[in-house]
Amino acid sequence: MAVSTAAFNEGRVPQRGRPRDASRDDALRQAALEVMAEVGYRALTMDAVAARARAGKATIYRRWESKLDLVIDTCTQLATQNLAAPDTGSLAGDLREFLSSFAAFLSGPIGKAAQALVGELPHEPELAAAFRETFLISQRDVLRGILDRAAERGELRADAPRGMAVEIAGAALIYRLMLTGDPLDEPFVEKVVEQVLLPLVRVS
Amino acid sequence: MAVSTAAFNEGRVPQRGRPRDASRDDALRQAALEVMAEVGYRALTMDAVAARARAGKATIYRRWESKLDLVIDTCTQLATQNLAAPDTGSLAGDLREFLSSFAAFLSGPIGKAAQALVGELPHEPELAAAFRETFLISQRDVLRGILDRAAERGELRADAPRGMAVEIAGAALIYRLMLTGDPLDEPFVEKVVEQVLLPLVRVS
Amino acid sequence: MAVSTAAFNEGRVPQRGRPRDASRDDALRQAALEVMAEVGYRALTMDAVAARARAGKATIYRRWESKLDLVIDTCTQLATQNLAAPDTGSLAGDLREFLSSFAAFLSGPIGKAAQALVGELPHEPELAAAFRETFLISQRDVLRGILDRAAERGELRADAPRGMAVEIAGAALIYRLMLTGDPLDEPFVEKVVEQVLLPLVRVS
Amino acid sequence: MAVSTAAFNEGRVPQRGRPRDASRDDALRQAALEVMAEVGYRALTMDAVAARARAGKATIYRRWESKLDLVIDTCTQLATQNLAAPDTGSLAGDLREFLSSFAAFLSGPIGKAAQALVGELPHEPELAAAFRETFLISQRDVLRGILDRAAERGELRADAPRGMAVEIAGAALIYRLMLTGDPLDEPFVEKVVEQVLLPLVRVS
DNA sequence: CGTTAAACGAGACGGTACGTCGAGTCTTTCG
DNA sequence: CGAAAGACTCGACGTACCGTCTCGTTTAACG
Repeated sequence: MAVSTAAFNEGRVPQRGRPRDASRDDALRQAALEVMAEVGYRALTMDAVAARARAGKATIYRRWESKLDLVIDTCTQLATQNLAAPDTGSLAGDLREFLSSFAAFLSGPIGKAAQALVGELPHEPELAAAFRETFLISQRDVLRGILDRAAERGELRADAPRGMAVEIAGAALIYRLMLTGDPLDEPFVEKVVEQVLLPLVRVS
Repeated sequence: MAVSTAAFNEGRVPQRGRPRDASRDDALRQAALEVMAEVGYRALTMDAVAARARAGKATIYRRWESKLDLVIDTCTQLATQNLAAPDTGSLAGDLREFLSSFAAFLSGPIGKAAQALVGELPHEPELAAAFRETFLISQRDVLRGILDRAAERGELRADAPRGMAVEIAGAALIYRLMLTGDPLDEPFVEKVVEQVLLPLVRVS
Repeated sequence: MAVSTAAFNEGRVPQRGRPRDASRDDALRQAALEVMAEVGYRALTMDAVAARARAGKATIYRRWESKLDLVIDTCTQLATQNLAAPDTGSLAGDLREFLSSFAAFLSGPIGKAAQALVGELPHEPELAAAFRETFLISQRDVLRGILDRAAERGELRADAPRGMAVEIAGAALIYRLMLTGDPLDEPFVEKVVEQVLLPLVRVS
Repeated sequence: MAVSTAAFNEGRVPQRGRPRDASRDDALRQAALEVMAEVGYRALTMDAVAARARAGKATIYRRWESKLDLVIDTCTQLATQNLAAPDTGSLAGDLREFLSSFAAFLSGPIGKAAQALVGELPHEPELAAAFRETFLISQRDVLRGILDRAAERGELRADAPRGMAVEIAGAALIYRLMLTGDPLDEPFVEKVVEQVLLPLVRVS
């Protein structure tokens, strides 16, 4: 399986020949992201990505196995840098801060790219796994942590359906992003937190 | 713009020449649905659809402008027959019944097809409009009706966020279907109704 | 086998329903000839012929089996009216007159049409037979008659190779028409008669 | 304009990218010749040629602009290797030898291919030029050379119509080949030489 | 510091599907 | 029933993109 340069170089101490140019990875990912943002996943062609990065197609295929692989990696790369766990000291504050930053993140090109991938999930198990790991699990874990810390502080009811709350939080954002197309703005996040999430789990 | 036979014939009173064979529409839609269920949207080819329906490709392109157009119409055709408004006499009953049938509907081939289309929405405004009309608005209206009737019966709090409840109901199902891949089964529907929707809007 | 109207009506005494409109034959042949002269045989389409004659394609196929059949018939129709045997009283005069009129005939649209058909002869036995009957045999017979009458008048050598003379006469014209593209004008005909044909067969 | 590899590579000293595989030219020409011999020009499809040569269609279109272009080039390639000027020391011998070998050449697949092209000449000036250069001029020049050498040896009459003799020689063969379909055998060549060409130009 | 081997840009390669068009057939309405 | 209209199946067209391959060139690490 092809892998991008960072993983490729790992543990390859005595390399002979010209080493891979790590800067091509970024150029290609950048090109892929731009093309995807412009024309979508389906209309993205490897030739277009190669041309935009002034690279040969072989240079792409040396690093990624397929269009899908390239796109996944491109998104993942960006996604994993954007999910910091907030700590404002209160459940409401943590939720607002995290969902706001997640909403902003999804509203950018990554969100569009993610949407473009959704249609491929049922027929691409590897993609599905990577996608869920990147876009779902990590976000879910942060939310779960927020709730757990709130529970320690005594902010949650004993029988609060934490799993459901996490799922609903993600669903609300994704649904807007991908299905209705309505904006993921501050008022919406506020309403989700106030009207749905807090009543769902909070004491009294 | 190409249109399928029903719309094409409308208002064409004294048609000259051989009329379009309306039965070809169904055969082609059926073939498209089968192929899509087997190989997914991306791998669906017009040649495959034509061959399965024993039709010429021109016959397809006479009715639909593109693969996307064909798939949209195929899904819409089936979708619009499946969203009956229940009336059990209670909010909980209505929600359970409707969400159960909607979940069953989405778990079939239509759900897969719908998912395949999501990735195309941002770059296909016409598709987006048709998709939302078919999959979102009609479902939203039924849910809205359920809540309104519950309100008349006095089952809802005065300040119940009905719009948000409707959105969350749809989001919960779609999120599972398309993103997490978890099953849309009865227990899940039950939990959504009991833990999320009813607390959100019901009195006391 | 489809046949054009004249042959079709023959022996159809008590015909039922609307009789075939014989004028459509001519209109279609005329259209075919025009289209062929404009774009050649290969680029001639049945739709174009039908459109030019303001006829339906079925009307064509009711009379001719195929594009080839239509074109053959069109040419034959015109060809059979143009090969009158001359009688000037002398071999030289007869040859000049006949070859001149044949050259003029070939220089018109029929010549172009005939050329268009040549490429089809090896793979279309029926066409080949019809073509030879129309364009070769009838012309050959007239030439043969001219030589025979000259022989009766004592203008030919006893051992004159009449068959070869006939073949050379046709070949000379056809070769120019179809291969070299040089003009089939009076000086050329004159040279063929004076320099080739007369020396070949004439006494002294 | 697309051109086959030899012409393409000429003057492309510092070629970028993978060079064209010249052996594909031959494979494709061979395939084209075979298909043409089997089914004729009209029924020859690019798909069939590509399949037989195990090539992609793009590989064909990269080298030749069209079916016609491919066929012309295929024939030209073969034609230019087959017209050696004989030198038996006598006019009769030279004529017999050359016309025999030319007749044999035309009786093979090239003759069929040439015939297939004749119908296209009026509407394809480039083809016409190439065709005449290959099939007419070169053959005409050889014949002209034979006559000129015979003249130097004093075998020709002073006023012998050499141009006409050359034309008649070509016409006699082509006419049989393409129009009458009669065989181009030795007896025929012999008769053309003895009965027509020699009397036309030889002394006494 | 020259050799060497892999990475690089470029683009040809065998394939597959595209959307269009023409051939010949079939099915309507109208006369 | 004939004729015009045009939808039908079938199959070839020429193009575009896929993922692979071969070129000539570049670039480090090795010797």
